[in-house]
Amino acid sequence: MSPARPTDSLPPSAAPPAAVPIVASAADVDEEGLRAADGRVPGRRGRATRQKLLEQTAEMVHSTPFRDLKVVDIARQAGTSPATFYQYFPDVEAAILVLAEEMAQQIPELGAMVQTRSWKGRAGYDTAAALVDAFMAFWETHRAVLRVVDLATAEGDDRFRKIRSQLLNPLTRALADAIEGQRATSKHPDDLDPMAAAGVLVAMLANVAGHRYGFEFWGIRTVDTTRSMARIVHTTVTGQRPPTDS
Amino acid sequence: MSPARPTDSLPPSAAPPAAVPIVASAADVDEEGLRAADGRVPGRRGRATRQKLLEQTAEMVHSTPFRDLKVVDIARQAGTSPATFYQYFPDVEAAILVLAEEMAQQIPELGAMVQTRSWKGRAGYDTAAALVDAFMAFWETHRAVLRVVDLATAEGDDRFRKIRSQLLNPLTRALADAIEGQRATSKHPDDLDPMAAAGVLVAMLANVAGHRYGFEFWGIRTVDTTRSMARIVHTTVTGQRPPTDS
DNA sequence: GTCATCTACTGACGGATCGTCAGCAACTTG
DNA sequence: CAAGTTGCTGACGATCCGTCAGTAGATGAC
Repeated sequence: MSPARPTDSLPPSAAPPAAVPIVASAADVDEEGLRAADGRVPGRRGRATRQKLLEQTAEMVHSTPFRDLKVVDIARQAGTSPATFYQYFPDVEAAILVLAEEMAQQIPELGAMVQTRSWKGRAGYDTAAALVDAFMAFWETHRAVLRVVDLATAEGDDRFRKIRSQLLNPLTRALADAIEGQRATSKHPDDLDPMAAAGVLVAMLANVAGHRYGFEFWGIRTVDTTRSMARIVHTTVTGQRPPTDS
Repeated sequence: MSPARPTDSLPPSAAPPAAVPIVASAADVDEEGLRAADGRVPGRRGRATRQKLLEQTAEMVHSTPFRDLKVVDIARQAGTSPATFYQYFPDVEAAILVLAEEMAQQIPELGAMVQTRSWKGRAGYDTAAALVDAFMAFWETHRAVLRVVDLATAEGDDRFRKIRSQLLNPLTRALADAIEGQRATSKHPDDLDPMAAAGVLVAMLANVAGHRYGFEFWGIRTVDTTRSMARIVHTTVTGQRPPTDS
């Protein structure tokens, strides 16, 4: 490990290469843009290289087990060198983190679906089913990155734990709101905690989506799985039994 | 993912409630005992050393992030050398795998609970609640090893994927049987697939148990979480709303 | 065009970890 | 105690990581 560095604000870049103060600011993203490892602001060419590296990472994360992702491979495949990679990202995780952040921005749509759509009667079940489908589709689209998120979170990487929260929380809160909103019209037990119920639902969705292929391996059809989840979501949110014919 | 598998469609569990025999035929376990890396059969002293190594692994897996578990540390801490470790285990995972297998033998109790207890009326809810509690307790007791199992499975390690199945399958099948058994007395929809529903329930239990700490971090009480899950389990198995007062 | 001064890139290296193997130590047996 | 078997480990080659000094490329002034 490197010794602790004095966190110093970057002086104008006019210093000779003799004593280069390496300032690794909290994130590598500045107010207005990003910084390379040496603190300089990348220009056109630099950003193009960074982007190329990102795309290559995105591609290789699909085809390679996470633990086998080597910086060397990504860099070489992108037509550059490992040292260049480290110019823009402290490690492979950091690159994937950027991909995860881009992905996270698409999540609120799911929450909106929960808030916008009706939860009454038959339409309520349709909402539940649509949510489950959308969730599964989302997970499928981003499965490579999401697997790394799960993995890194389980390994205790706080950067990914944070992203995971950003991902799942909007949906959890939306569901909790929906449940709370049903307190009036439906008869939920008094001791029901909406956030707990919502969290459980999201945990279910996330784990099933993540192990989708495990289910299929056991001969369980995805249709049946999603239908089961839709019913559970519907019942948990509304407190009503789902319509029987569907 | 994996190439298309011959999906031998699981016959709708008309199978008898036969107990699942746990055949723990791992690679390094012979018909009569174990073999060291060089093929020799360990004697008294050798097995003692192996055991010591195992215990040390079990201890360190609790205190150290999985990825930071070094063979050197385990070996030195156990008062021996890295080379000796490799005499008995091909890698750290292999040692943990043994721990996981020991753990897996305790699981059928949960399945038995599902099969033995009543699912009718109030007692049915109690069964669900007891199952959830037992599951959470099990996960808590073995959380260190289970986290590695989840982790290694996510990383694509087949040895652990297998163990994970051995762990979750008995319970899933037991739940599926219970659901199937309710077809007569209760009014489940015709298109309900018991295995799918059971799989969803187990996925929910596993993920919530695994992220228990995360729930608490968000201020969600474990009591509320378990109650939510108990209700979901009860409703999914019986098709009935749970008793309101509880 | 050439020089000055940036930015961008990389070969090469020190450090760390992994898993192996030849050989020494300890124990058992006759 | 000599021979044979089992158990242990120091030392080593191989591999991967992240850094840094220094080269190459771009840009702009004159």
